[in-house]
Amino acid sequence: MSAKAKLRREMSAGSPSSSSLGDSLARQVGSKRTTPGRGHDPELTRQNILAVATKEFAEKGYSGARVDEIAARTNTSKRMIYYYFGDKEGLFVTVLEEAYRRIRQIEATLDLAHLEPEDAIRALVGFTFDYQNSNEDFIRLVMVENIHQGVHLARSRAIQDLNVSVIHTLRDIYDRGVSQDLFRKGIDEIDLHMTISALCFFNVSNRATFSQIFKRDMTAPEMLAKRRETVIETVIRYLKK
Amino acid sequence: MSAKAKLRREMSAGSPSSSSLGDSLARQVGSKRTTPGRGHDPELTRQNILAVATKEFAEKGYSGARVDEIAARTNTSKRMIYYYFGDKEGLFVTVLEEAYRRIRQIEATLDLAHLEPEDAIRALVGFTFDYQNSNEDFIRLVMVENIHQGVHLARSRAIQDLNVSVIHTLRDIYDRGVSQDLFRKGIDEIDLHMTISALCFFNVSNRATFSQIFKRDMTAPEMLAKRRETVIETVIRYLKK
DNA sequence: ATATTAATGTACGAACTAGTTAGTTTGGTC
DNA sequence: GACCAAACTAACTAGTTCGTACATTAATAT
Repeated sequence: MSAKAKLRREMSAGSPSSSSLGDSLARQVGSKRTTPGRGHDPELTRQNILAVATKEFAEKGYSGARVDEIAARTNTSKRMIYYYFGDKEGLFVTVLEEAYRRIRQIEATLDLAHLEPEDAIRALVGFTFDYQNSNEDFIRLVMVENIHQGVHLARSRAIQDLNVSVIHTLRDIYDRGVSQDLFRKGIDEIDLHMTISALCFFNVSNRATFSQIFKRDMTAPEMLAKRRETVIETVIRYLKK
Repeated sequence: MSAKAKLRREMSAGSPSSSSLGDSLARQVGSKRTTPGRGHDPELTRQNILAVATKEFAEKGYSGARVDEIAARTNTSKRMIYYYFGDKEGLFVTVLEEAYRRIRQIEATLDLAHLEPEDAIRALVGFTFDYQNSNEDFIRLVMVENIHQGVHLARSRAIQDLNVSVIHTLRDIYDRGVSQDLFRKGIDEIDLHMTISALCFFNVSNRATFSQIFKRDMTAPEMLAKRRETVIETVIRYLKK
């Protein structure tokens, strides 16, 4: 029996809410089966490949990632990677797309409109910090894409649309802050977004070199909490009158 | 005649101050010949390899860089890379070491002690911003090293020592600021350094994705000048009472 | 039942890639 | 001018890596 068949069996047999739900995405994706009872399950196969590929690309970069290695960790074969994604680049683009989609999707549910401007900023920055810190894969994929001059992102219309919404949210909060005479005038929202991104991103992206040079474990909870406060405080102080 | 021999000839013949000084480092390094008149010039060869390798690693990442490609762009042969640097990793470690050495060396000449605390911070942040923006290679090498979890940096005692001095400079300025009642108490200097680094680094490291998503040319002079001001202002506002 | 299409597995190959082998050139020394 | 060590080269090797040709199985429509 193939590994794929084994996975199928595990999913159809046993309790409906799988006990292995806590397992890594790479081993079993959370998506519901599109067509229960089918021997062939394209969506499951696709998701399984994507989950494994995300790990591999985030860990080793685009050039360092090996298609054979991804295939080996999959419940299916290398042939399926080429069947669904065309080539290594197509696979990477999809991985990147999905990663962006995930963060923007959660971000969209934040509902900051009902908060006071300062609290809204605190919430947004706090969320960004937390999300990026607990989703190192996303950060690393973005780093990898930047090393490659954004050539893959350029090929994906989808990603570009996704990201503009953040700016609208930010603009809304900022405008309210200005009209309440809390925030300074003349601040550009993209500039502000950049400041927030920079402060949150660096913490994860430069973990390795920074912690080695300054002997600090940047993943330690106390460290993280302190840094989180600093980042929020920095942004607030930049905005306030 | 070999390419190497050609280069030698170009350097020994002609005017003493070479007219090709403006050429890329990759084609001719600035170092003086250690042993004038020799057909073999080890230091020149070494520097030539390093200059080419710096470009290649910065451009394509560690795994994406090709030893053969580096060799081809060199005035010497692939064998010499292995002769002087052992292997690909040894070459990368040396490239990284040299890149860190360059920035810290210039940084050390800044002489901020005679400036008022606020001006000193402005000068330091301004310098960091300018240096990082005009030395994209350095930023990219650090990104590459972070993608690889800092394994190469770990092997280099030299780099780690180099970086501690920044913290002392920062501590000195900060302490003066606090005793003059200009800066808030209780700010950790490594935390402060991280904020400065984050704000300056991101501008270069995430250029590709950021500018593509938000349609901004982050290398445009006006853009750069504006961002520079924002970064300095952000740091100052974080420090001030 | 049967034809048709979608999904999948196996095995392989052409091109590439880090590193090496075996030898040559160069300038200085005795 | 014979000899030596450092600097250097061309060609090669062993292993890797992306991608594909070909065969097969499962699902769906008729």
